[in-house]
Amino acid sequence: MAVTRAEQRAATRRALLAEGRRRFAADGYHGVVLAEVARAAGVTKGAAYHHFQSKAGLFRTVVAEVQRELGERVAAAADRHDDPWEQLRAGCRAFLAAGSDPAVRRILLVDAPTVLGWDEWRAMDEESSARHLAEALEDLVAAGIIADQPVEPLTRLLSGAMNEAALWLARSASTQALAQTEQALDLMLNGLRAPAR
Amino acid sequence: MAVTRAEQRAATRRALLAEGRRRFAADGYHGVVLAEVARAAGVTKGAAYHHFQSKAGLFRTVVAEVQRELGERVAAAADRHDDPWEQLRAGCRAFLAAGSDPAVRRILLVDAPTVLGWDEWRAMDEESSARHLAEALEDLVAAGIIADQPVEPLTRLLSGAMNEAALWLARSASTQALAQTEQALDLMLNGLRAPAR
DNA sequence: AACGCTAACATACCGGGGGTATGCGAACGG
DNA sequence: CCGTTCGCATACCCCCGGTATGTTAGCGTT
Repeated sequence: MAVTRAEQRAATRRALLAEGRRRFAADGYHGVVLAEVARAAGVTKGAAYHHFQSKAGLFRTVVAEVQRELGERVAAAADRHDDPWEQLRAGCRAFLAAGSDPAVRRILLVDAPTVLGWDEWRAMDEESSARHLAEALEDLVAAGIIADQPVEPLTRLLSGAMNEAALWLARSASTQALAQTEQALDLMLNGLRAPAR
Repeated sequence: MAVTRAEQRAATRRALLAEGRRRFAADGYHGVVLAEVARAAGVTKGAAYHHFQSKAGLFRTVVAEVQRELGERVAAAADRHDDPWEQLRAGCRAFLAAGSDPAVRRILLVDAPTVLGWDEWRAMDEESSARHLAEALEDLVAAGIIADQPVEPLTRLLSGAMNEAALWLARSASTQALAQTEQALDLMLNGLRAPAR
């Protein structure tokens, strides 16, 4: 049966990405050897360098993939609400819950900033989850629900808070930790509410 | 003139630490080659492996050093105030200001979690800046100034928020960014205040 | 339908750098 | 004063990322 080149290409690319994602999540970027990823994907190093230009290139693509999925999950959770305030809360909670995914933890939160460099990581983050957060905050400012202020510092503060909290929750044995964190986050968010007029 | 062994040992150790710190801050962990650090310190790789068991070992010691200094700076800033609430604010502001130090940024905030592993990084963080934060929060809970609640989730949220904000501030060209971040942080902190009784 | 061309890999090789095993001289203790 | 040990230097290994080159099979062209 004739396998077209395009099909073959897509197949190996998918296999490399899937295997890379698994290993990056499990062993961390520097714990992964590229040749083994290729071998597990049924090809050799040459194929990996043909599709992605370097080990970091493969990692970058995996990061983009995971980030896109995370952004969609967060957006979907927010969209289940109509009230903009509840949208913000739902998005934040979805992000915290996403921390239970090892791929998100290890790849996005731990390795990505140092492997890709903080600047590139931030630029990519901006296009997915952080953008949703910034938009939600701007909606709330426009609606007069939170005080008029630049949203960028707020975005960074909240983004960092949730990144760290997600990592912590992943290690926490306590069953109440998630609920407690959500409560604490609610308190902090409430501080942003504009004083009643 | 007789140079005792203890003196010699201490001198090389200091030289390696100083040079390592410079390079780790400038080039990042993986951009640093251990042999060059040793050469710049006037010794060879052998000396480095004699004092620290590995490249990561040297890095770990540098991390501990930088973290201790940071903890002291934060504590000193807090101690200039009597009111516990102002102590918390001062500590947070000192931490944000510390982000202007490249050593803190690159070594502590970017590389340390992935090089040492998130668990070990967190354990070390716990012993310096995070501990001060947790203690300040517990004081505020005990004084009834913020609502009674577990302080650990709060600590992680705030710690993460300030880590990320410090990194962002370092890249921000805006002169107002620091002031805006401090304002936003104040809002979030105010959300924690216990409702007036 | 034969043929050159190129895409999609495989194979072979290089070099840098972390780690280690061993050597050696100079302080130290008895 | 002499053996011992400490504080390194030297020489070496080898893993792994990267590259240069070879090879086969699909594809458009006449």
